[in-house]
Amino acid sequence: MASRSHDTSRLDNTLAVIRSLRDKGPVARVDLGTLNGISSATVTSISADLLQQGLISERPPDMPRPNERGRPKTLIQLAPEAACVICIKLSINELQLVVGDYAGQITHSEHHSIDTLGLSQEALVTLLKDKTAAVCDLALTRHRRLAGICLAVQGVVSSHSGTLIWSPALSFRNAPLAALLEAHFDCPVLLENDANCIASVLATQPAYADHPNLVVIMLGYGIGMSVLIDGKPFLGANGSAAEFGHSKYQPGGALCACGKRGCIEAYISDYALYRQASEVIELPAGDSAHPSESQMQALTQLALQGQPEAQRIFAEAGRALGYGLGNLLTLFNPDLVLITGSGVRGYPAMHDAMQTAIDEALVPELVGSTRIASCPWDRDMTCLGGIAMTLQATDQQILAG
Amino acid sequence: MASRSHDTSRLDNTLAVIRSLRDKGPVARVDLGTLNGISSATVTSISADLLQQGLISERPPDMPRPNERGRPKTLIQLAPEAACVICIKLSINELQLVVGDYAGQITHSEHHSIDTLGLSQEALVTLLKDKTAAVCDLALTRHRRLAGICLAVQGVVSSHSGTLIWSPALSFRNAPLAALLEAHFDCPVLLENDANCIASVLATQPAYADHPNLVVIMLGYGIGMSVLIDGKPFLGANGSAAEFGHSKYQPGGALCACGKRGCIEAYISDYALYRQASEVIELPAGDSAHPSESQMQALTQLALQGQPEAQRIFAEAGRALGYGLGNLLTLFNPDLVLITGSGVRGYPAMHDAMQTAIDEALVPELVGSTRIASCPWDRDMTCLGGIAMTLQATDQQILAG
DNA sequence: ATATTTATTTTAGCGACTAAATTAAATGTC
DNA sequence: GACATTTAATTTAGTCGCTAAAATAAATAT
Repeated sequence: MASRSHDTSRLDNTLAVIRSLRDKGPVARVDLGTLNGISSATVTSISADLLQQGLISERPPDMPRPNERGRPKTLIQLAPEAACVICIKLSINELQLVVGDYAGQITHSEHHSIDTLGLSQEALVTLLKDKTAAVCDLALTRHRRLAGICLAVQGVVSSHSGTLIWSPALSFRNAPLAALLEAHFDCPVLLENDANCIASVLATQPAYADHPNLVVIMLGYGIGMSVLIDGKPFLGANGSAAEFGHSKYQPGGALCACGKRGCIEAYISDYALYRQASEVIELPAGDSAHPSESQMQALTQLALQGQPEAQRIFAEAGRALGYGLGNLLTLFNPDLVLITGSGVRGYPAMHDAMQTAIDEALVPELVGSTRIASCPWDRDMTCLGGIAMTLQATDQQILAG
Repeated sequence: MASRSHDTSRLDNTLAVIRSLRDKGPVARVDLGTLNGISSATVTSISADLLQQGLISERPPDMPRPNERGRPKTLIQLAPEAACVICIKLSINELQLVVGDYAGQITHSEHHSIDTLGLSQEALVTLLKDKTAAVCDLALTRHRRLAGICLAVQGVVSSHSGTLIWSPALSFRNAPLAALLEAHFDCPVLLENDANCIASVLATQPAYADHPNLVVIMLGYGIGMSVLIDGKPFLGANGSAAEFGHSKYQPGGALCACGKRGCIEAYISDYALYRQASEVIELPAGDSAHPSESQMQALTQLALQGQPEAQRIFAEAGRALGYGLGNLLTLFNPDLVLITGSGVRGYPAMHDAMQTAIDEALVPELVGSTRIASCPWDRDMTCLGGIAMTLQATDQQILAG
């Protein structure tokens, strides 16, 4: 209801400049002006402030002179050392810690194998504190300050309250992890869903930049989803992300890790595929309830190479996926659906059945113009997104000094 | 990407003042200041402009003097005659035309019985033009200008493009109705989904004002839905509203009016209930594919009074509704779901089965704190919402003169 | 050496806001 | 009934942030 009390355009424009620099790398003042719809006089004024604060630096353009007349551009760029953020990615049996600089680039990354399901809440918090403190010490030798920490987890989180509601990687629920970490580090701690992190990265990529309403589906051990509306993650009432994996495919159907029956996840997640396959095919030994990357690789290979039982299982998964996407298109009507995650390796074996299921479920008028595509998977993407979100969230504080 | 090029706060604040006056009725300048977070000096300046344009008027407070000291407030109010909008509600076999004044109040309303399904696109457009022109002549005797026209229809519309994609009231599809009407009236024409209109009204009601993420489900001949995110209707990529009624309950299930099988609408809409009931119960004669209000009243009475077959049918509808709501909660996670529409009369007979279905489908953690409630139905509500949306959309033009 | 081109900075001025001072219009008090 | 008090609305003075235009800077072209 209440609009802002006075002109906030200086702050808005300053943040816009910082974000342009982060997205595009070094840019000249004129270009920052046209990019953000402000005069270059204003950019001069803003960049003078930022230079004085040590948040940006000037540098000559890369190319010596590509044959153009006129005064050469002076590029300005974010000073990487001005701040850093730490992103902690928590997934099943693995912890990844990454340091990002003020420009959003990864400057350090480490992986730890952890029995996440065996941890109590206290043990997890202690572990996170210790690992983070060590990384923080390292990071502060190269950066002026720690701007924020992002905990990116698979599962359902309430970002507003910083509470982890449920994660397949953990055996406890409803943990106020952000507050517990904030108590030990003198900076904001964000708790984010991993799919939202990835979606935030994809949305900035030029290939998808013209699709402001974007849905990202992550296939893997669980099924993640993120919905971006006008480029911003859609969070429900309590700040928890939309949970595509637990929308229903078959009332009373297959058992899901969440305890209910018929969830889409119970048909297309790694554990669901492996569970079905291990009943009918000879597969590498291992914990079939938590199949490893190599176990899944083996199974996927069979399906892609035409093993009939495996093909059938992946086709059924494709049907469930298509059915769920049908509901998703009906309800959200996005421009683009991107399917990614480690499970995207099996997507070719699901594709045809998926498309058939969508065609069965929807009249063409309702499908609208939504494009469905897959997208290769990179294990650092989550942390890149977490870094981007954390910087975005803390830019104003960094600016304030 | 591009932020505004310079300070737009005067326009923003002026619009905020106008909207406050429309929402709250006459308000004093001081109160407009605190309400919108601006100084009263600014309100003085803004209201002087508006007075000069004849968009507002001053008046002494209602109560002569309730025993307070100090200079009495001078209330300012929107001048009803400053402009008007026309809202045309198109539903199955009925056309309603309503005139709203600049303050958002209904000043004229008329209903016409029309065989909507028998109309060609040309016939409909001619009809709309004629009826609207007549109402417009009347309205312009009392208002300085026609600010806009809103066509509120049941069905799927693309608001951005002003195209009607599909409506149960019409036998043709993909009609650019907004453009066709705009060609004959010298004002903007909005095409809106009826559920979005209603949701916009409900969202401003004090009882629901603290639920910015609101889902409204309309039960009736068809099933409508509107999702408000931060108080604004969520439109998908092409501007068409989310279609709850055509999300799926049973793959390959009952036949829906859209031509596909298993849609929720095929279980809980008026025609679905009546179709099932007429097979097993003796019911008033009539077109069972398009049951009238009185036919539905009769059927609903049976269910509410305990007739076993009717009860069973409504309970099954409740199950389908609950199942659909489960997916909705999983995906949108709203603060509040309001169930309304003419079909809400049968809600008590659906409620228990609905609740059971939700409990079966969702783990409590995922349900979050969403409240589900029903809400009495008023046939003028759609037009009130259409008027409000049209005024909101045209306020800036009215201001420009 | 000078003209041209393009980038950046400086200057001058404008629009919009706020805080504080002033004016307006009541009620209370003695 | 005169004067103090209270609250509302307006006026005044001053600040902030932006832009357009002018000035300056730094290159290439002739």
